[in-house]
Amino acid sequence: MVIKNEHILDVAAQVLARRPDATLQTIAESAGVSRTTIFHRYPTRADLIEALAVDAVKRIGEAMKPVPTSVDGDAESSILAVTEALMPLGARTFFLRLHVDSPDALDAHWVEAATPLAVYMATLQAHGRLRRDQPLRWLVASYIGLLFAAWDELEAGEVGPAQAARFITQTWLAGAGYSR
Amino acid sequence: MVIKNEHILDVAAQVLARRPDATLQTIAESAGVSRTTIFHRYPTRADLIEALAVDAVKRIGEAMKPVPTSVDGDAESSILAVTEALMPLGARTFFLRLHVDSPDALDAHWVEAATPLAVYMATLQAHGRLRRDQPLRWLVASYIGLLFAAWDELEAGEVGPAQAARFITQTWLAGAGYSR
DNA sequence: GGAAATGTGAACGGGCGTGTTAACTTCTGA
DNA sequence: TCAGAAGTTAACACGCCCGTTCACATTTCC
Repeated sequence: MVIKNEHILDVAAQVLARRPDATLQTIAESAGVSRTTIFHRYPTRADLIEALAVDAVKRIGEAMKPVPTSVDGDAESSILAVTEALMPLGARTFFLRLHVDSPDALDAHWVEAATPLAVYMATLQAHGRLRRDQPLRWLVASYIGLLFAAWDELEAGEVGPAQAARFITQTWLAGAGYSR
Repeated sequence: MVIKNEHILDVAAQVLARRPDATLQTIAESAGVSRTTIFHRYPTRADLIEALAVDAVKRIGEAMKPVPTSVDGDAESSILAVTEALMPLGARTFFLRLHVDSPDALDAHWVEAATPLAVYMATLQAHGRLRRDQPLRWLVASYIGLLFAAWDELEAGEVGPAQAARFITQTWLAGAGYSR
């Protein structure tokens, strides 16, 4: 049976998000694959990690598609759409947070991936539709913080993805002083 | 020179928060201490981790002191006071998040430590001063999420502790629909 | 059906962190 | 001042994970 890289990365992200020091053996078993097979695809542990990081950034980037470029329209539904797209990416991003070597590199990844959202928020703020007594940086950071919180709840099975996305959107918009 | 356990735990938390797989050697060096000394205090790595976990929970518990027990008075200043007390505990708590073995155990720790705050929030909500279309659990989770976000910013040197605490308080209160 | 690609299982060497011990030095306090 | 506590340096064994290889099975595709 042919094994997809996608599947390996999927499982690896899952496992590594929970246990950053998980063994390659463990990852292989979780993926129902031989350790040697992983070795064939990713000769070194670092290679696997890097592939995961790249993949995570790519997926986050894709999830950013619903972000509007103009301030016209309903911010509420836009933010909700992005958030829903981000919900399935919990494990990938937890992993990103934990495994990218230097904090700088991590920041670089996130910044790159989250730029569209940050730009949109900046525009909203510039139009006076988000509070101005907090820096843009915090508006973005708080959104990400809420994301992580929701992912925790999701993993704990306390909420479903749709509900989690709603909570994030509601809390963040109100917290950021959104006005239409 | 006599070396305080406190100092070792402090540095260990700092180092382990950044790099969960940091070597005992590294921790010892960072603390300006011999690896053997650490061994004398904490015979096993797990012992050190546990000590750190216990310590973190204790500190968080102490930081909860400003939490009111009644709904009278100004929630804004109460929450702000708690948040300010929590700000110096970033490393200890990041560590807690990353190192406690089972997620259940981690939850147990947090739940134990954060109970006073959760109880207070429940009271506010019961009095209709926080939004009721979100479960208490999310109100607590979102606060913690904002904490982590602020800690990140703090570590990045983007804000000072006082300002960070203000941001959290503002964002969370508004997000949770606080009304006086 | 058979060749080529893909996956598996077993095995091994090497590196590295941990746990542990012992002998030596420095600090502390009576 | 002196005894004992506290800390250090050095060393060793053990275990474990990783990188690597290779022979064998299985799937894929012509």
